[in-house]
Amino acid sequence: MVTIKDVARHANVSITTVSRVLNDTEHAVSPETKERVLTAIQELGFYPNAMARGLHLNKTKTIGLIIQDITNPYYPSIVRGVEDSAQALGYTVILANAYRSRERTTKYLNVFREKRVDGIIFTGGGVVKDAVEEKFFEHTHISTVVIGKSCNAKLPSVQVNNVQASREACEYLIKLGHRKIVTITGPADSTTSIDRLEGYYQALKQQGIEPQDDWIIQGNFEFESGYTAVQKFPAIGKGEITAVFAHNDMMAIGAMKAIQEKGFRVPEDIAVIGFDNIPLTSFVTPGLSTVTVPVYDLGRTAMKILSDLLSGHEVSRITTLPTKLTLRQSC
Amino acid sequence: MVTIKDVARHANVSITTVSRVLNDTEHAVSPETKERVLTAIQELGFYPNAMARGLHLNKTKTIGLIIQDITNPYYPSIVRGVEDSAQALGYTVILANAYRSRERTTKYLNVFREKRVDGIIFTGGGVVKDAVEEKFFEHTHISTVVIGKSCNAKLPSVQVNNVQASREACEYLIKLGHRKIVTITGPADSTTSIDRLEGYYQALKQQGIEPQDDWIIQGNFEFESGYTAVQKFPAIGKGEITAVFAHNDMMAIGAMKAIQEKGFRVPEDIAVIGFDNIPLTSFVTPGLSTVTVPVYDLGRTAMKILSDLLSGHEVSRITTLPTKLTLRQSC
DNA sequence: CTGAAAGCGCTTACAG
DNA sequence: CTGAAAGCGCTTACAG
Repeated sequence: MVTIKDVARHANVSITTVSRVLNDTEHAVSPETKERVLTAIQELGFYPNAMARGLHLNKTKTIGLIIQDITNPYYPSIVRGVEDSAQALGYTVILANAYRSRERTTKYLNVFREKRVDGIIFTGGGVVKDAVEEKFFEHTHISTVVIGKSCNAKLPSVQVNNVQASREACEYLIKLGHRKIVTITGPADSTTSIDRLEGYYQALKQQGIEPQDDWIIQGNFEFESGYTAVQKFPAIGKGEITAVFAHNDMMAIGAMKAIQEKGFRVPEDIAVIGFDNIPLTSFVTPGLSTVTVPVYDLGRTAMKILSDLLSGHEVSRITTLPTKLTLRQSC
Repeated sequence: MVTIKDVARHANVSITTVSRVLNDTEHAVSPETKERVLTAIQELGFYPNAMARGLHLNKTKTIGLIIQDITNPYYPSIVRGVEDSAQALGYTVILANAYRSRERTTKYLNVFREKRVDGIIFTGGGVVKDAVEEKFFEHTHISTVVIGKSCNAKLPSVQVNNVQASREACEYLIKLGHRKIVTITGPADSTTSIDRLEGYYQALKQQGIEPQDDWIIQGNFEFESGYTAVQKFPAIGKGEITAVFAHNDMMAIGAMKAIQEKGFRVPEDIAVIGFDNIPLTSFVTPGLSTVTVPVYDLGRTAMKILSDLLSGHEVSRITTLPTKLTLRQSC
């Protein structure tokens, strides 16, 4: 590998001077010298060693991104948002799939420390009292931005208002005339699902509807759980339940499939609404109505905030991005 | 940040000794000393600086992964395969979305050089005569593995046999009794699509079917192009064409939608088969029959080969992974 | 405008 | 078994 020394020798200057033209500092360099150095760099094909540079400057221009699973259709847009923004701001991103595993999260967090990433973006860990990460983020001083609800009160976060969005979705169902609405939740410890359930309660109660216990069915955010939730629910098909509100799209799509297999029509017999607006929603039949979460912007904004943080700017504790109802054919 | 010096002072040894226990070298260290150092590391919360380490060892344990667009459903599994494997092998991965842009590719390649990644995995650049990358990979000495067809004869690659897989898919259609089969291709310069077209030709000719010129419709791998391909094709619906073979799933799904909108049934009136087996295929109605490309394994294997390469092992120039026909309801 | 030298935090050959 | 010192490839305060 060609080093700054080689360039210096080739251009007949000191490495100090090479470094100066490399970094385009204020420190003046005569035009001729600069020219000479530049051509030397060209001719030798010199690319400065970022490690040597980082060692001195104490920064890597690299950030760590922790997501849970890239094959979950919710994440690709987040990753794209983060990466696009990072690229524009001069950062590079290390991707980490944590698979909701505490062990893997810890492992990656440690790798991030050793690699001295400038900052971390953390998403999908919105699980109540997750001690490991909390401890990490308290003891370490790596700037971190959370996408979603932050488990740690001190970390800035970018999120949507799940309670409100969920309430609006359910209000819409009620406005359509539905009064017996089943909801399929995520895992019990998902803060996201807890909020979405709260919105469901608010909407029903506000309209004087008392939700029955068995209208709340626990799922786990996967297709399968939406499918079985409907399959095992006797009231669906007896004309009692007329609508299903799933806490994410995958479960909503699973529910639609089960409904159709039971011989009912969506939305005529049973209306369905989901949450997130993953790409899949527009390809299923009927198209799934859902709450659009601005995932790309969530990623983009998180990176922007992280960058501000790293530049020493003031940053708001919570940034809330708007959701909107996207209506297709399922309700 | 606590450094090796702090640990050394705290444990009352030299940094040499700390380094030794850190790296668990052969060089003997007395058990008591080792113990003392270990507790010092614990107590101080020391994480060795990977940059300092890398500067000396001349390796980063980091690899660069170039894909085209993470929101394209083909990529998440590849990325997951690469990352899982990287993690297991002690590597960290920098993700780069190149968006098929030459400029962005070059930019990232240069970042990779400056960061001194140990290796690169390159995918989705299977475009005929792509000079930039070729030049890069010839002039630089960064080990690189290509997923898909390699534009550079010297780079090891992991791929599937698109010609054969495509031929098998078409033979299957023919076996079902279809003789007039339309194919929707990718962009004209896509090596992948060129191979899949070749397989199509081989299957038809082998059965004595002379493909008509207008049976080959150019698409661009996007949903939309599959949709319009069918929409604008007059023969579909006149009972002439009975099957469609799309060069990827997104186009197949677009085609199905257009067929259904024209009032025909899949597969009764027109059979459809796709390629790749992206997750979407099992959620559309009818489920899409397709050629399964082992994307996760493609990623995993590429990383394994890269790792072998970096360890100085011999590595085969081309690794071909098997595809298989996955039949659902669309044909 | 230019350069010699110290230092960033490690590893390792060398000496003892 | 232990440590002093050189060196990895940069940046920057200091001197001229």
